[in-house]
Amino acid sequence: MPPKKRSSDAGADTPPPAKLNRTDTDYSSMPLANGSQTKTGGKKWNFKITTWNVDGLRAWIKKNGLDFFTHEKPDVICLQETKCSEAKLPDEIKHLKGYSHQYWLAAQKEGYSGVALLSQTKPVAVTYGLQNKEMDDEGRVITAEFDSFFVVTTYVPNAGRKLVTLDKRMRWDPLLKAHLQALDAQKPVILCGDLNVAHLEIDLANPKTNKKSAGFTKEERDGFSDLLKEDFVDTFRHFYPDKEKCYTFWTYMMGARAKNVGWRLDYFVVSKRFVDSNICDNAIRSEVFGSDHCPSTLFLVK
Amino acid sequence: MPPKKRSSDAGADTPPPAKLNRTDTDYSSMPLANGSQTKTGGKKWNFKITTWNVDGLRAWIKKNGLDFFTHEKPDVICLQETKCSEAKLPDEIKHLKGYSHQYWLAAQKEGYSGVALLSQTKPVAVTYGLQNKEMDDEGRVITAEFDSFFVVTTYVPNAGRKLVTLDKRMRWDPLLKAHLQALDAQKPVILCGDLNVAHLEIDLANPKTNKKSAGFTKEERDGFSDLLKEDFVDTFRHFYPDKEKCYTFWTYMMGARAKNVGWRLDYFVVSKRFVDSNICDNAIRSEVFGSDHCPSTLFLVK
DNA sequence: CCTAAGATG
DNA sequence: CATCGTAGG
Repeated sequence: MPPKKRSSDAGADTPPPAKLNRTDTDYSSMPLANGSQTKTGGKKWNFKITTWNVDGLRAWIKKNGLDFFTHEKPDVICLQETKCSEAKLPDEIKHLKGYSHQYWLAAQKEGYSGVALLSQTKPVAVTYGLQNKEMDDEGRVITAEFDSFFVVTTYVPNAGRKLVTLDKRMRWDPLLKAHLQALDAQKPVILCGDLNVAHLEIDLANPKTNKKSAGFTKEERDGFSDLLKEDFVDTFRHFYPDKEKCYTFWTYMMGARAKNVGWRLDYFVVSKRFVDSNICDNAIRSEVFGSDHCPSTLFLVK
Repeated sequence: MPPKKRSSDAGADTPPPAKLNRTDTDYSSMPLANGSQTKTGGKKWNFKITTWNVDGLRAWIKKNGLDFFTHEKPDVICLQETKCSEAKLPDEIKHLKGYSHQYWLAAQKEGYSGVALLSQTKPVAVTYGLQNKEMDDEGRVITAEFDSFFVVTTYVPNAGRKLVTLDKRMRWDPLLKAHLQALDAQKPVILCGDLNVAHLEIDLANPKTNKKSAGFTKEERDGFSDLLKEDFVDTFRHFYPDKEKCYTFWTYMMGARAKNVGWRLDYFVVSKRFVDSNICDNAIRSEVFGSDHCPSTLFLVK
């Protein structure tokens, strides 16, 4: 065995390591219920949908992520990366006041992926997945039908470090598009969730250095462009076409969030015909902590 | 895919889960430097050795485990289950004031086992392991030679859940005994560490229900009896032959420590001829938190 | 119940 | 730099 030996001289204590992950959302000074971009012929919003990639529902609850909803009070909550099978859901969310209609979809693999949709009112119908063998083991899509629209929430497959799963992602994009188009033939569609792509250079802090990074490859960006090309609109960019430095994700590494070195990965994508008539605004809640993503809320006339 | 659906009625929040693992050692009201059992012909102790299974050195440091040593001030510190390769040692311990002579032995397997010996004075010589191929990959033995005795610190292999590694443990016991006897032929020996056995019924809270549990099988107990049969003495039991409810380990589960449902697994075992002449006392520091084991200190005349 | 590493992001 | 499941205890 090697003589793993060391000697060192006496010295002083070192300070404790800094806690870098903020969990101290200040709701007291935050104006949450605006929806000021009302452009729906004078009609005011009467329905809100929030999407949030929680990066582990149990940890996010411990960081008081649920408090956001008592301030925002959305009609529908969509969550991604819950990483929690239904049996392990904390009581706090199972009994979340006002959201008695809850729909959960977990991956087969424990602690991986997973999405949820919580609603104040009961949807007309709820379905799960894309009817695709490969993708539907991974808990990535819930579709809820309401009277005048569908809400689809999704956690799109990450292309992975060194793009090891970019091929899978390229198989995913047309499957999701086909699903949305089939729904759109019936009623307007509101897609929301972590689409795992920053669409244009304006949608991430460092476009130049990330052209080969998961979330900003040409393939992924083109996939998103393809979705928007025909019948769908990225609502945030619709309302704020030139607004810079608006992100929904910041890696936990290197203090990225404090420096706003982020990516816009979380979207509402809505049927074009529904946008002008019924969508009022889309607010990115970048001041809200609890995950490496922040929530985003859509304001609409139902 | 299965329709993993659930609905629940609205309800109230639940309180946060209780923190069960105490880390709040109160040194201000603790008499640490006693050694009152002096039975060495009137000579007072002038040397202290502390042994402590830290159950993960990095977590234990974060729980202020090192503070104990600024109160106890032992001449030699022996640690077990460091679970830390030398490259990852925190600066706080590398630069621990007064302990400039440090000897570390890690397992090949990251985060597993590992022992250390820290000394205020430089030992005459230090060796590692038992010169046994099977055991010496696991970072379980350091031997330090001082002028008038050897200090051997060890983390004895656990027999495992359902005794899956009892066979390995049965191969271990004679190897350690042979090592100690070889040293004892040269100088008195002080063995300390987590011997992973409760010797007699008095040495654990629930002897009746643990006869088939790792740490209290007949095989393990006999192995320890065999060591004590000839040349070695369990110092704590030597000084306190009938003292009950004295333990050094409590499982983190089921609030065992608060109820003192423990085991005496950590020992000083000393050459018989040295005990009467030079060993003054052995104090179990059961009030000290930071691990699922507590420290134990030997008082002696060097 | 707790630690640490490994996979994943 | 976080999340989680796992092995190990």
